[in-house]
Amino acid sequence: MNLKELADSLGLSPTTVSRALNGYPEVGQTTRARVMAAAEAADYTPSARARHLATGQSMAIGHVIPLIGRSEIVNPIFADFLAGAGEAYAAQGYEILLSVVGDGQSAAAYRQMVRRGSVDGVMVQGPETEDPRIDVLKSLGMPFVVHGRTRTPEGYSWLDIENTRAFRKATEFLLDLGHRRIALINGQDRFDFARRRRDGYEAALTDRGVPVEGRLIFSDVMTEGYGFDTAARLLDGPEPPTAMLVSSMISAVGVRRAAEARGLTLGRDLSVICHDDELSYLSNHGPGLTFTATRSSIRDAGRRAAEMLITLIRDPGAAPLTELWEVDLVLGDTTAPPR
Amino acid sequence: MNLKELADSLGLSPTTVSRALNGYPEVGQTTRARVMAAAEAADYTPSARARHLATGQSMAIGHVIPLIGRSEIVNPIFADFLAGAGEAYAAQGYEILLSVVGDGQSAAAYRQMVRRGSVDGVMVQGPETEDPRIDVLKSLGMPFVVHGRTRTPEGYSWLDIENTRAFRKATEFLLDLGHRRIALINGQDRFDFARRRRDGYEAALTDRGVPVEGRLIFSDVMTEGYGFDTAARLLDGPEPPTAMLVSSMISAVGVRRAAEARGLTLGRDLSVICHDDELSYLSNHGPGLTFTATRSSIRDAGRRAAEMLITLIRDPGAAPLTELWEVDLVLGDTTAPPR
DNA sequence: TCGCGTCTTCAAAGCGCTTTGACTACGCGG
DNA sequence: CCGCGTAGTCAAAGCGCTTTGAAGACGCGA
Repeated sequence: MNLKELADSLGLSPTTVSRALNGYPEVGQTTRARVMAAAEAADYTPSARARHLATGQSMAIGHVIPLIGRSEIVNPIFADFLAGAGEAYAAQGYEILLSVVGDGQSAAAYRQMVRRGSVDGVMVQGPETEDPRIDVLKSLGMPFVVHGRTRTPEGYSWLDIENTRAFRKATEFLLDLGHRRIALINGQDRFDFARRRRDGYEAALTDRGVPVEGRLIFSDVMTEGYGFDTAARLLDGPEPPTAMLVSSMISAVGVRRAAEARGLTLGRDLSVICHDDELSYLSNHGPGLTFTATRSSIRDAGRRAAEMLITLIRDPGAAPLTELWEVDLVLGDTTAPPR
Repeated sequence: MNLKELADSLGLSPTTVSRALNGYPEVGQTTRARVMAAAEAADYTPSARARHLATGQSMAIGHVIPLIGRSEIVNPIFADFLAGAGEAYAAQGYEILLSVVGDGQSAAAYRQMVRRGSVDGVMVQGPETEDPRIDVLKSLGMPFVVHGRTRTPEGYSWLDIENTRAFRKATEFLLDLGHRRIALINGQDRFDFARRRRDGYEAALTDRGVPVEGRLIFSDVMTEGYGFDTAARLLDGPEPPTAMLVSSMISAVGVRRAAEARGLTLGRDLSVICHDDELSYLSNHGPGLTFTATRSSIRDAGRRAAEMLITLIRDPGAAPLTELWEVDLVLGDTTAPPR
């Protein structure tokens, strides 16, 4: 059943039926009611394909998930970010067009989506310090929002958290407890958030006159295994740190595994602070042992970034929107003065 | 730049240009080369919207991610499944159209995608024992593949793993080690995979004459916290189990946390076997303490299910495709005879 | 020279909507 | 009775591709 057939069956023109269904005011009350009823009865649904061509809109937002590194790891925070964004999109009738591509191919993936006209806007995740995707998208003139920032965050819209301040605060907290050998188990250097977190960590140490030791700083893809391996190496080596600052709760789980395998208890023999994205299946609330953590919901970020993007799509001439969120430092059971 | 303009600039008809670009044989060598060069030079990309309308295809596959329960949890295995499927889709020029919806609304979401013609096929994840989505999709006549099965897996295509046999084998292994009080920390009952795993667990116990104890069987959303809470309760209660069978590695991490908080070491004071989906950020390989696990890659499943779906799309009259994968029981460090 | 098959190319008709511009009917004030 | 504003409806023209059916150009054998 298409629009023309529905119109014929009603003895009306496609124009009138289209307008009736889309809520245009120039249709009479009675006619509108008749049309609605007939559409309902015939179980009519307009073809999205035809509508897209006619309106010039796609009612879809492009997301690209890059597979990180040689082992093609999926960043687990993408799922929760997508869930948050998906909610906001759904509320406005937008769908998500998802592309999964190898590391380094995402600029091309965005470009293709945009050139083909498959999307009305685009979401960028995991920006690097200098990110080619941003220039590509600017030049394509497509609305986009970046979750995170680059080194020079001007001329585009973004939503980010206070990474530097959060990690500075966390480091200061450990220093206040008396720790002097604090390791940083960070994400990959190329990502802007990792750089900012490291900046915060180093600034706190330097301010207190504690030397920044290269041997205590690590950066890699934030898997559980990375946390385990790194902590294991540190704890088995000379002058092990008394505290660790971990950029992801998943890696912090690995840190805990390494510590406990050595008979060490977190919050007594070793202090750990991690960043908690509030991933839905990895809760750090409630009873039981919880990590002391810098906390910011990735899902809320997804929801808000999506709202910002829709605003931009609706008002293409608008100036860039930016939001910088404060991050809480939440006390858990994994921090204490050094023994 | 659209097709007509490109054709005009070449002094050719849109027909010829379209055919040249799409590789039809009735275009001359020279003409094709000219067209290709001009398209390249003009940076021409055909409009996906127009192409979809003209061809009647959408070159997209529908995925729906349901938010589970009141707390709207995102099943973490979806990300890895999507990554695998995305690879296979990309290889054939398909995109993913993703919808995130509340629990129980996914049938409607699929229905809408299909009726609108936004997708050429649909992937179903997390089937329940009786799943309404399957009847809806059958009646809509849209190709679909289910990751998992229902109680009566006839008349549709699916890819599943040997859940029953895997959990039977795992239970038998624990029985062989001498365990008699084995807890099952399972996923939500309504999901078919959970039912089949429980069947395997109960069959193994019954075969050996070990009574099935309701107090040792749990089912809920498989978060880390669920593993922690359940294990904590069991270990603090009377006659604690000496072994636990956990349906997800994420919950198993919670089990470990509860055990170690009580000074118990896995593989010595408590045996644990979990199901390992080989989530990319939660590796259970390599050096360090690994879980004894029933293992099957969710990413491979995604890739294969996607291939099956594309086959069905290409050959709509085909009989349903089904695949049932064997599951390995991999020895780790978390199992030993009871103390 | 004619007829026919082969190789290229093209005009035109969709695909199923939305939207512009025009047209009809009606009521009302002048 | 006429003109005009307004409400309601419609025909037709897109949107930018693909695809059908036809036709022109060419070479070859008869």
